[in-house]
Amino acid sequence: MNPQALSGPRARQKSSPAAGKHAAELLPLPCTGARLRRLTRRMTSFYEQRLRAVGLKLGQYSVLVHLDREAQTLTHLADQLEMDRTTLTRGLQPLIERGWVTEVPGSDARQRCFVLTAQGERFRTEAQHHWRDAQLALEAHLGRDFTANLQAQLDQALDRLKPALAEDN
Amino acid sequence: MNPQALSGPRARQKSSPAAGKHAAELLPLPCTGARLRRLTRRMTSFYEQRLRAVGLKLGQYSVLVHLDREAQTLTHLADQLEMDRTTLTRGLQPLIERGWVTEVPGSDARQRCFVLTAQGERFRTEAQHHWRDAQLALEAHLGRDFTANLQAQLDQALDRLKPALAEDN
DNA sequence: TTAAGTTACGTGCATATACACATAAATGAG
DNA sequence: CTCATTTATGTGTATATGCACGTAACTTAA
Repeated sequence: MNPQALSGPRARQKSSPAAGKHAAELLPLPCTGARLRRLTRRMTSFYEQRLRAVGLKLGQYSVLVHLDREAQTLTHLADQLEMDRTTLTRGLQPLIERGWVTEVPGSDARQRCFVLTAQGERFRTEAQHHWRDAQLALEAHLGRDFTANLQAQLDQALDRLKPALAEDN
Repeated sequence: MNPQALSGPRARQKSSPAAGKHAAELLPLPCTGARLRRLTRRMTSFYEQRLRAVGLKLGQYSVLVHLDREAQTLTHLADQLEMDRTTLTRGLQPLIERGWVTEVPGSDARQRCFVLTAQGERFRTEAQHHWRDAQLALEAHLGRDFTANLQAQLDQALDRLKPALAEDN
């Protein structure tokens, strides 16, 4: 029950009596970014527990949902998903290997265009059911209102943070 | 100005006139997890633009801040940071290589204990200044109240999501 | 048409993330 | 003391993330 019962370099208990007042402002986590990342780890884990039934990572599911039977450019897809182009390049690989996505020729020889295969379309539908279960479970767990609020906050933050990226480029 | 002016497999404009009503409920992003991940990407980028001056990734900074001159077990550190043990194992490597962290022997031959070196302590202080700039810039960008609210939301979500992990194990 | 500039992409690298296995050390029951 | 169990950690594998570079294809000005 006490996995931290060490003897040597002790398992740090922030036990020093007086410590905690002055240090408070320099202590670990008032970092918004770190907390966000921490929550992302947990939340991702939450979803992936449910998506494991269909062998999907949350990121793969997101990509799948942004695809359909109409060809889309790599860059365009990356823009939609607001993720790095090179991340997507690699992220598409497993989806292609499993036969859910195919590359089709584009008019411009430079671009790579992707579409959902018939099989991919069927699979996506199946995956969506699992995703939905996960989403509902999350809402049940956090509370419906809470989730809606969180969503709104995230969207607003996303919106306000958008200009910061284009600012210095 | 129009990077999506493609001719072949067109650049998807969600242009189909009638489409968008019925599909609304199955469309892309009402996924809380996906939005969270998206925001994390942007936010991380925001911080790392400022931390680049000291050559730190946000994750490395987080680890650094959780270390000090008292030895800590790998598992204990991972618990504090609420991250996977194996992720931390690898994440500590660069910090050790740069001389900011050292491994010290523990009473238990199984465990690996880590401490900040003198150099690491000085560096951490320097890094904290840059982190602080980033945090203040973020608050300025999002708004102070907004950031505080977001923090609170994240903390609450973190808290409510905690039991979900221990539930089925 | 040709040279310069722009665009769409790939690859190498370093880190982040976590699951499944495998192992050595410590502990506890007999 | 010995064996079964528990604990602390490492490694392999797969994916995620994004920066710096490098290249081929398209566009445009001359």
